[in-house]
Amino acid sequence: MDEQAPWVQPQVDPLAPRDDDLRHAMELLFFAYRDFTGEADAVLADYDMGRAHHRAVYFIGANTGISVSELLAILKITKQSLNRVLSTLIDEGYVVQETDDGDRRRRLMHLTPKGRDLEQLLTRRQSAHIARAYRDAGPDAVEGFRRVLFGLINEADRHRVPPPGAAAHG
Amino acid sequence: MDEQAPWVQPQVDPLAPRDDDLRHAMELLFFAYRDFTGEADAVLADYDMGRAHHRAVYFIGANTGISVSELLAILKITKQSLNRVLSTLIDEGYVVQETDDGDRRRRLMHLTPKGRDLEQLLTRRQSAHIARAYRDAGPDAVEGFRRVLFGLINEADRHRVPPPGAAAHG
DNA sequence: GCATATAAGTCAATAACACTGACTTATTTT
DNA sequence: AAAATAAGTCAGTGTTATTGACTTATATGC
Repeated sequence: MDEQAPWVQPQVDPLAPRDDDLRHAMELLFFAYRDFTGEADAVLADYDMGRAHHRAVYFIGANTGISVSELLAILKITKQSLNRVLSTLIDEGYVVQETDDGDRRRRLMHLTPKGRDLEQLLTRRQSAHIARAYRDAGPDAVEGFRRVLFGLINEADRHRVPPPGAAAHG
Repeated sequence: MDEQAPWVQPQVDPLAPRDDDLRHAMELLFFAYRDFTGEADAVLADYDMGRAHHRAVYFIGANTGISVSELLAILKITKQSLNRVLSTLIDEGYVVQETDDGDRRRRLMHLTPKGRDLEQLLTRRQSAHIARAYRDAGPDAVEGFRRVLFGLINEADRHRVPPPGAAAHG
């Protein structure tokens, strides 16, 4: 990371990000995501669960009444991959499914109180992790962080998060 | 994501990030990282490789002469997990190891021209992805993005990336 | 020189998480 | 009635990761 590779050519367009700026971004993303996700791992291990369980519990909690296919669209995994995780969560009483009145093919899911407790337990460490980074960086940096991350999300999925500027931060 | 859960209590400290701001951050990280890493997957499949190969090739390319244990410290995986990936990369001529003159226990690694080509092929899509987000967000947002992500990295590993403010962006 | 520590590599067994493809059932839509 | 959709299931597979034990080579401290 300390080396400046001698073959890196300067970009023609002076407004375009430089090659090493982009590499810097990739490394930041890698290390930050690695350490962010690592926060919940110890708790998950106590429950004999993995990150897939956490993601499912999180997004069911954040989208009460979500259907199976909507959850699949968020996680971008296959039905089979989700099913193993979801079966466990339902069997152990973290998640319940109820048939949709309007369309009886659909199974709408929500967390039980037990599931809510687990979700909060898992999220607490990650919240503290992010809150510290937010405080250290300051509100203007937070807005920039949001803008760039929003731009990294595929356009088809940007509707799933609030657009930059919409979130209150004061 | 559209719901405001009625039980969310306002924070006592008005400077502390709000609970839903922190959830927003987690979702941004999840979606952005998911789509960022997804960029290289199609290329990797053509080479019968996975993300672990990409990570190894990337960090060997970015740290020419890195030792095995240094690479393990960056990736935070076990020696066994790395070994399978590394063996493939060495067997197929993407990476070479050379004994360190100063300490003959150490095996210093670097990419071959073939490895450099692969690394650039994999990185190209991700670079374009990030460059677009950087351009859309603007230079001030980029600086904020860097500051927050830097703060998300465990303190023990922050020396692996340039600190905020050190990177040129103009 | 000898004991200890370190760097790397290897073996065996296991698990989490993901995949493909095919198929069934129930329900809704056309 | 036919087609489409939502959910669930089955069998088989692959990548990435784990733990624990072990070997080999080399370096370092005393």
